[in-house]
Amino acid sequence: MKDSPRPSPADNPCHCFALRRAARTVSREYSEVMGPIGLKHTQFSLLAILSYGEQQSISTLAELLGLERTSLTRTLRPLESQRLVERTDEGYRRQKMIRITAAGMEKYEQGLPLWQAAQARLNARLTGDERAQLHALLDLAQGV
Amino acid sequence: MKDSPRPSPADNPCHCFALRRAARTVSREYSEVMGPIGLKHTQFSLLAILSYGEQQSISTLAELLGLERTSLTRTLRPLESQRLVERTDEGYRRQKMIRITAAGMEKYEQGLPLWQAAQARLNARLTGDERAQLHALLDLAQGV
DNA sequence: TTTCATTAAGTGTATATACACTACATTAAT
DNA sequence: ATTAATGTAGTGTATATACACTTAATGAAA
Repeated sequence: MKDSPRPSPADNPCHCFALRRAARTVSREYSEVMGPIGLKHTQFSLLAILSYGEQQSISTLAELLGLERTSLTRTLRPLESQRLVERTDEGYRRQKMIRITAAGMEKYEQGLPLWQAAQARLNARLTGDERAQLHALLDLAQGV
Repeated sequence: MKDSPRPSPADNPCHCFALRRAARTVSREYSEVMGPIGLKHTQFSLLAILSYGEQQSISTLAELLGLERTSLTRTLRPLESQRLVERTDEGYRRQKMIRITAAGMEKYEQGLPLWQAAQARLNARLTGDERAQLHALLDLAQGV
């Protein structure tokens, strides 16, 4: 139970480092819980967004995820080879639309209780107010 | 300026996703500012920790960074080939100690003003109180 | 209609990160 | 002494992520 490291003067800790560190640590916890279903948390997030039913263009999805578009292209690959999502050419101009498949939907529903377990573990460490504050501050930090 | 996406019920947004998203978005901003010096933010953080002067074992460093030990092994590689850090075998048992080199120290000092510029950009979006809250909440989320 | 600007998306290459497994040195137990 | 347990660290393999650059389709301007 030691202090968080501060690779910067203690009165001006690096926001980038703190965010990355927290993301890493928390991600490992979610991974651990969600391991059994064979979905990475990133992949699960993607299915979650798509589970609302609307197909999305790559660019739109990337913006929703706060991800570089070119990164998303690659993140989609494992999901496509498992046939959890599929793409169509129905969009505007060169747009490729991504939609979840029936198998993807099923996988998502299998993952949901595991996600809830991981989420519950974090919820146990933060009050409702703290959780709301955290999310609000994360948005602020991103300039949203 | 749209709402942050919520790949989960709106009243229980995924902490893992929110943290990863924020880390990605903010990291890109730091990268952009720190690009000129040819150091990734991760590498800069490592130099920053080591700049305090004490050599650290791989395991200790990994814990300080909230990073898997095996990941750190690889993160160190580019820094070693650039001779910004070096390792010795002086430790206990099989421990390998990592220390910053003179070149690494110089690089770190070159990077400092760039880091400050990136940090200032974020500081402009958050009051002092909000910054302190953010860091405290990130620690809580990690169970620190 | 030819050219140009705009909008989408993909590739090449590199770092970041994790997990399961392996290798090895040291110490403790027998 | 030999063996077993423990503490370190590295490898194999896979996904995550970014940036610079390239490709292609569409629509507008000349």
